[in-house]
Amino acid sequence: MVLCMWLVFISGLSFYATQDQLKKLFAPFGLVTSVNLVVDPRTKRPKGFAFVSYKSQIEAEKAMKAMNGRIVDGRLIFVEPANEK
DNA sequence: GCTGAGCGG
Repeated sequence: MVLCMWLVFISGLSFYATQDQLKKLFAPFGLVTSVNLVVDPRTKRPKGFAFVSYKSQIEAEKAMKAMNGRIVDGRLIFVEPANEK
């Protein structure tokens, strides 16, 4: 995956979490190039998971170690490497 | 205001 940024998959999120909130949560660990909260296009409701991409792998790893298994917005979240399709 | 494993567009 040399052409894509380092994608991180975040699950277990509260349905009320926002992209801006995620950005603030993951910004301290590195340079966040994009934050994407996945929403169901039909129901317009959040699916409860998101993608965050960093500029380097080290930053992504720091974020994962720091945020995985942490309580965010009252929910336990899981942060792991994403499966780029 | 409601749900709860997963890998979007």
